Amino acid sequence: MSTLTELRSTAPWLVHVSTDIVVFGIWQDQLQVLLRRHPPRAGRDAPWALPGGYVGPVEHLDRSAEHTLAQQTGINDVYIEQLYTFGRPDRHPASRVITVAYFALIPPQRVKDISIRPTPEVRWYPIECLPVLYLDHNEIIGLARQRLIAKLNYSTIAFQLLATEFTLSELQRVYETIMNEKADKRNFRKRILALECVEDTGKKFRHGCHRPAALYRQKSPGVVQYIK
Amino acid sequence: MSTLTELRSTAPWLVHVSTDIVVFGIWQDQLQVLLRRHPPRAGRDAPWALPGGYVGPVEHLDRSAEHTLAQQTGINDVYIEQLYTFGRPDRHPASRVITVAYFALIPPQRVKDISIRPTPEVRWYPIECLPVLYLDHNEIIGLARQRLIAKLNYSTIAFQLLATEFTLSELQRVYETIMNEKADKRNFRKRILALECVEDTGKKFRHGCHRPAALYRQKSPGVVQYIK
DNA sequence: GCAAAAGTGTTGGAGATACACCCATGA
DNA sequence: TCATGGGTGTATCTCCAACACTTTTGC
Repeated sequence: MSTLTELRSTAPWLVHVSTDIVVFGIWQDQLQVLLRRHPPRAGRDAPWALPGGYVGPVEHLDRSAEHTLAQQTGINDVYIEQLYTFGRPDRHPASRVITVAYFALIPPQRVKDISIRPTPEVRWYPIECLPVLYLDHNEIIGLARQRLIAKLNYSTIAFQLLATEFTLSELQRVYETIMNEKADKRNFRKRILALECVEDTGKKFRHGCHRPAALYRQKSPGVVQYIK
Repeated sequence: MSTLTELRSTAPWLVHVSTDIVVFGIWQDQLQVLLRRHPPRAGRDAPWALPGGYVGPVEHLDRSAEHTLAQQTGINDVYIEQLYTFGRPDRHPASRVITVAYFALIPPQRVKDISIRPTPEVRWYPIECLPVLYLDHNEIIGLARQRLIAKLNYSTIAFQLLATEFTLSELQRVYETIMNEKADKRNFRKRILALECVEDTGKKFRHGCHRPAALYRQKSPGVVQYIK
């Protein structure tokens, strides 16, 4: 048995644990990821990174992710779920840092708030044009994207990327943007309505010089259910 | 901003990180979980727990899980994947311990090896009759079981619970045992053969006073592929 | 010959796909 | 009146579920 094994089994080593959050939003028909400078206030030489920070001593992991997100980006009270834990021993140059990655989904209004007033510290990047990020954050985003695509097909997670009231065309654009392929309008609407998880609000959404669209809402707002 | 927040964001707190492994095997047509006494050699008063231990200072999380499993149970070189990270601040009474849970699947011969020679330290329990376990280990097993059931339906993970050569009836029993429902023999075989991931070895398996069964093998042994 | 598991096809229904035109509005 | 996106139905196909009898072997 190796010395390393002995160490591992007998000594409870202490390590740093962080959470990093992949925040997705849709803006201008592109899937966007929210990035921040790391470290903050280091200016243009600092690499872009995922929002994230160390887990506090008596803080639940989920709370840490939510709290860090709120603190660094002002975003709170959104859909967030644990993604995967990354623990390559050499992933951080200075010390052993294991990170529990999360992903979050943001409705358009809040995407817009940041998008129209980007700061030098925090901004959206289209997922297709990400810069080289801090540590393994590109890898984390890749996995989050895979998970998001998978969940579109077996859950009602897409509603988390829309306002509480939305048109079916907006919903379809969410699917098309993430899956990166066009869907048939009639079949798409049939499929969504067959889920019986949305209802017509009776309201109309006027948007341009064409027929206004019916506004729908989730029957159980905020609930992500598994389908099929 | 709370004091807690200040602490979290400014001080990289050190915590203990462990891995715990939910080992599944099928034995006597029951889904079984491998448990060990915690702490070892503490006798009958010690609670049963998942195999698991602290992550070493320069050890990859995945390696830690594999290594711990080998050390505590003698099992190595099996299918293992990361499940979820549990981080309630009060989950461990003595100190802050975050655990990265894994699950592993074991072929029947190796289940048998342990099953016919259980020790006071390590043994299988049918998932339907688990004792109350150490910390949140019952919860971890519950999640692992959910994941296993889900993956049966969109991947070829079931083969990991069989020897390299197996009969289609054995495969069907794996599905039935885990899903806890009977399947139609003809439909099951059609479905598996349609995947085109198994091939007839030409060999027969004689087992009782009845017609011998054809032995199949995976076309890509050991590979778990996603289907549908 | 009998008990026990292996092996094998067909049919009907549900759900998915393909496909094209009219509607309501603002300019 | 025209440009723009909203809204609708049908025919076909594919996949899944239901279902029962013959085969091969050991005893």
